Amino acid sequence: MAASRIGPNMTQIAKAVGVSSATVSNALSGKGRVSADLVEKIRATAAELGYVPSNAGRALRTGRSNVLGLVLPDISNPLFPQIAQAMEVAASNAGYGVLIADSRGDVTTQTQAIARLIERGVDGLVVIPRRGTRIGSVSCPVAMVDTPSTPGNTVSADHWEGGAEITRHLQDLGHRNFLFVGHDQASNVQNDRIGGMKAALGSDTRHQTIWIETLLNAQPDRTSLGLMDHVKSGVTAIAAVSDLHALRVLTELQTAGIKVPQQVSVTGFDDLVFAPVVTPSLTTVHMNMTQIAQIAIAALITEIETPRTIDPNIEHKNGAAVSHTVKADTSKVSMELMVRASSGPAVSPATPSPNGEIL
Amino acid sequence: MAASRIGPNMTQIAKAVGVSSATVSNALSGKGRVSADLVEKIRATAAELGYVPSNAGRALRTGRSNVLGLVLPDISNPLFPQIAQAMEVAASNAGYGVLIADSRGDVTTQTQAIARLIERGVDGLVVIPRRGTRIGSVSCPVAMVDTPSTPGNTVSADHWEGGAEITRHLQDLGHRNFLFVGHDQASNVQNDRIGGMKAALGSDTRHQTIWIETLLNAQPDRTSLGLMDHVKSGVTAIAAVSDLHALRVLTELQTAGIKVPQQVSVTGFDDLVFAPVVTPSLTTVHMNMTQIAQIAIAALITEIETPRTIDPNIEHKNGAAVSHTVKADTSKVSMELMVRASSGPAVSPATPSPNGEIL
DNA sequence: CGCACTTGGTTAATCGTTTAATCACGTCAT
DNA sequence: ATGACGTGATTAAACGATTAACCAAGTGCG
Repeated sequence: MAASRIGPNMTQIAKAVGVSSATVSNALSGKGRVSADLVEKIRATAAELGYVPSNAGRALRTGRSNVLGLVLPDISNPLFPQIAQAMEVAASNAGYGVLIADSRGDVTTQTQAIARLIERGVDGLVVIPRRGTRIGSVSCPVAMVDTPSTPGNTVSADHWEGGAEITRHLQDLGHRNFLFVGHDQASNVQNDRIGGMKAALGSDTRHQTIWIETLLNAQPDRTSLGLMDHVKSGVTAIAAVSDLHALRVLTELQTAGIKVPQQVSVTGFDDLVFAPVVTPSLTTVHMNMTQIAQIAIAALITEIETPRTIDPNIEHKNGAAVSHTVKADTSKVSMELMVRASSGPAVSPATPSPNGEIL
Repeated sequence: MAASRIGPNMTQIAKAVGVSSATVSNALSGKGRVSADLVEKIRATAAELGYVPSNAGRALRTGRSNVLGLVLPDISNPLFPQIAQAMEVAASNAGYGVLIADSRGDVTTQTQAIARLIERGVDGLVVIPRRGTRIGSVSCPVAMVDTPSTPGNTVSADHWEGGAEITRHLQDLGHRNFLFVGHDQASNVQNDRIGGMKAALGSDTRHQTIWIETLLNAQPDRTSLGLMDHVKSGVTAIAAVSDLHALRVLTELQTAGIKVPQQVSVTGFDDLVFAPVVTPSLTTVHMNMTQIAQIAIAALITEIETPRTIDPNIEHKNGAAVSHTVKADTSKVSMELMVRASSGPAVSPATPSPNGEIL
């Protein structure tokens, strides 16, 4: 608390104004009964002296740290910047700080990281789960941000509907033969996205799905996804569950001489930073992280700041409360389709266009 | 401090063992004089009762929060996940937590974010500066992680040498006509990288440099970087200051029908998550963030934990100490060249190869 | 006029940890 | 034997903010 060692405390303000420190506290917090002009005078001298409240003192007395923990299991997630920023903004607007914890995807490290956050006295946890994440018994409220189909999910983008929008868009362009590209078959998010894609398909369409991880497990040293085979068999639209995989698809097709979108349309998900600047710019689905963060943080803080006498929802084990995830009014935030240059009208698979005819 | 409300405190341990709370404190911290067997007994009962120390109580008494602030001005930085993870690991190994602050690239928001961190009582700050970042007067030590040529830099990768490695690699492959692609001419990091690239060039080479931001300012709605003109004029190697821009270059060339690396080699910087999975996989330069983070955090913590009576390096202004950046023993961490598929032997520019001849 | 009530403020205890000051008690040297 | 000293533990005072309990004085009303 370097700042506090230097700056003045309430007692000094009290002395300067000529009142008790309790009155200063009441005036600044607006809680007790203090006359208006005295409040004014206290505020003024506090500002003049450059008073900054000591978080430690307040935390000790109130039992709350005004800090939330952000748990990111999969650090390599390219969405992390967006998530972290949105959470930090939402939290700091509500007067909370954000302590980060991540653990190279490892589950035990993960548990330790959460324990560290708890020991640091966070008032709540925002958890972005990935495969295998299990939140054990923690003694503070938890907001889970994943996908609506995840049990205990607090809020998230509507991945299912986002997937549906993608295939509707592609069908409107005339596409009838789809290839869906996923990475990890165990991921709830990816399953929701592909589920939505499939659900919006008309009856006159064909589709296949490939999972990159499965392919890699079978042949660990492969670099190609074997997309050409699918293109030759008539696929005209390839929809990936992430921009990262869409990029992989795009570059593989381009290297093989396939024109995008003239011969094959490619779409992604997440609107990552590179999506608008690659050639052709990537049609994708954007998630409103700001809104998701606001909802998650709001739900969490409501739970934190609601005075609890005895909460029947919390089971006690060894005297400590076990994990309880909070729920929000809105749990689905709609995603926004970003139509760019990588998706275009379907060509008839029967009459493949000569190379570069259109461009 | 949800955890502390539930769990036992030192007084309860003291009561259980039959000693004073001061003895418990001494036993657990190993500081005072306590007999060995008593230490053992206290440790045991503390563990048995599930004691976890209250950070608030400790912070209040010691004046230190054991929390560091991580300041990321440019949140869209795709390197952020790596940075955040490395910092968190290094900090938590040293017993510190990491509080994040970012500010949509805005300088005033940035200042507020730093102020919030200070008010939360962080013991130190790690700052990753970007254009325009100025650290005003802060009352705690600051570690600056940018590039060696930045004044006040604490530690960073050796961007200059990384750039040199790139051009040496390309020259070894026979390239003699280079195009360097930067984004922001005001960036120290980018200037160092391009500076290193140029410095390693032999006298028999030609090179030009383009800046994306400058191009965009001139024609805000342009999508192409006009690379074809350069290729036609004989450029065989295009080196970008970031994988993001290398990706832009790569896809633009591919769309135009240029084969990479058969006709033109492309290199990036940073080894971002997509670098290994695009086709062709991207030759780039990897920075050892883990090591950088360790050095930065170590320097910061040394400064924090060194007892200071009067520090002559700190000037005082209005009673508050002004910013003082710490310095580390090692300030340059070497970068590692990652040779992948996007760079290959140069073809003679005089005899352009027919499309697709090689592949 | 006196009682209840409101307003505006103070006192003092409290959160949990650390640490300087102190103390009790053997031991050792003189 | 006694003063000096080392050892092992205790006491009590902080750190800074919050808040329940209390009090003084003014106001309204029967």
